[in-house]
Amino acid sequence: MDLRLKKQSDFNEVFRKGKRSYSKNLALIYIKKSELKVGISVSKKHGNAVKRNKIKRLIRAAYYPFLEKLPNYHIVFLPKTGIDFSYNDLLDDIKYLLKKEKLIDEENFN
RNA sequence: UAAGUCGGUUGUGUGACUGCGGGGGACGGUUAUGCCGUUCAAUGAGGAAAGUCCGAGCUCCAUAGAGCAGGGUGCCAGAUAACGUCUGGUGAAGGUGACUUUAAGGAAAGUGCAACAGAAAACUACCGCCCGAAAGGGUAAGGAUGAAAAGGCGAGGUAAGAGCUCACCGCUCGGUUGGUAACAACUGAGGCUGUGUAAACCCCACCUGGAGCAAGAUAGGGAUGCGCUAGAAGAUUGCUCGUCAUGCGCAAACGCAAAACGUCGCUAGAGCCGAUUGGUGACAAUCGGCGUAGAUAAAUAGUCACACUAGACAGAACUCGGCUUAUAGACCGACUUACUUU
RNA sequence: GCUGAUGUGGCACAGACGGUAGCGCACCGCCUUGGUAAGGCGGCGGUCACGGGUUCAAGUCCCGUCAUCAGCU
Repeated sequence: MDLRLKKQSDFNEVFRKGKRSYSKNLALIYIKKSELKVGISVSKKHGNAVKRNKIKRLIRAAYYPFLEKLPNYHIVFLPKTGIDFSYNDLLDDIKYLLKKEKLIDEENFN
């Protein structure tokens, strides 16, 4: 099952209609749909291709443990610019955001 | 030992666990050479993958031809599939030297431009010098300007001067020798005249159809309507000619289909590594070995441990050959100059 | 990925053929007004995106780099 959000039109819909939530390093945008799909959008302002790829990999690795517990939403992660990212910071941010928006039940954590 | 020149290699590594991409094996499910699931062991970014500046392959443009225009290259010889690349040489410039740099054809085919200053920027003559009573004539040594001023310097010569004459240097034309050639050396003649700019137009020689994998293929039938009809139409940079009649182009009910962000193209290629031989070298030939990413919102990550020099620049997107640009360091080889010692 | 175009004062733009970089708005000072705006006069402000080359001389010609903006599925 492919859980990646791919299509330009889907991204546009999420950006236009989605609910936004912010943490220190990340923005989370989501919209309720019939299936679960997760995408990442990294701006060109983050630097060259190597740096952008690195950020995408870190985010992907960080949300992966929660993937099976998420309900049916289209979700886009949007990292902020001007920050040095690390895996642990992103993990904390994602936990905080998912809890804050009640996308995951308390008892399902850990 | 110090300072320097040139060339080459490398571009964090190791282990454990959890993951990702594409392919393969085994097993299972299913009507299926397909699809799905489980599992196993292998495999998975660069020297520049970058910029897209050249050159090729490949694909399409009904034909792919000719001429002009346009564009490119520009010392000579070679290498190469090809090139604007590379190698070896020649000339010029720089450096004590190792060595480096070099878009380096033609200005006597023609045209243009050379601001300001200066008499004059190319058929020169203001001041000056000389002859002369003057009118006028002969001159270009000296002067000032400028980036550039009419071969340079010395001697003779003269009314004053001047290649007017002579020596040396430079230039032009010719000869001999060496070299495949660019060219070099030697030598003879001419007396000297035409400054610079061709990365200004241009001339000469050679090369050149256009677009690009977002190319293109996967399917091509079609009642009927409209347009075009040989100075028309065609996705083909422009113009002319040639070529295209089982006419062409556009729209299109209907019909076909698993379907168009899919599938193929998509990775074995002028391939890489090693040795030998030929060549100054680029490179070529022969022999042996290797099987080495193929994604499509796009795969290399996370955690822990250890090592050291504490990790720079940076991510394949059809594929090669170059060029250019970015780059922390580490290592190897050849050579030069200076000093010291033998 | 491929193909093009553009970079000139703070902002929008000129600058065919190489020869002292200009215009408008903005800004500053003065005049005008009781004061402001408008108007008038004067002035400031540029490594012509960056680095090389050709030329006596480059914003202009040639080569490379960087940035920005378009188009092609």
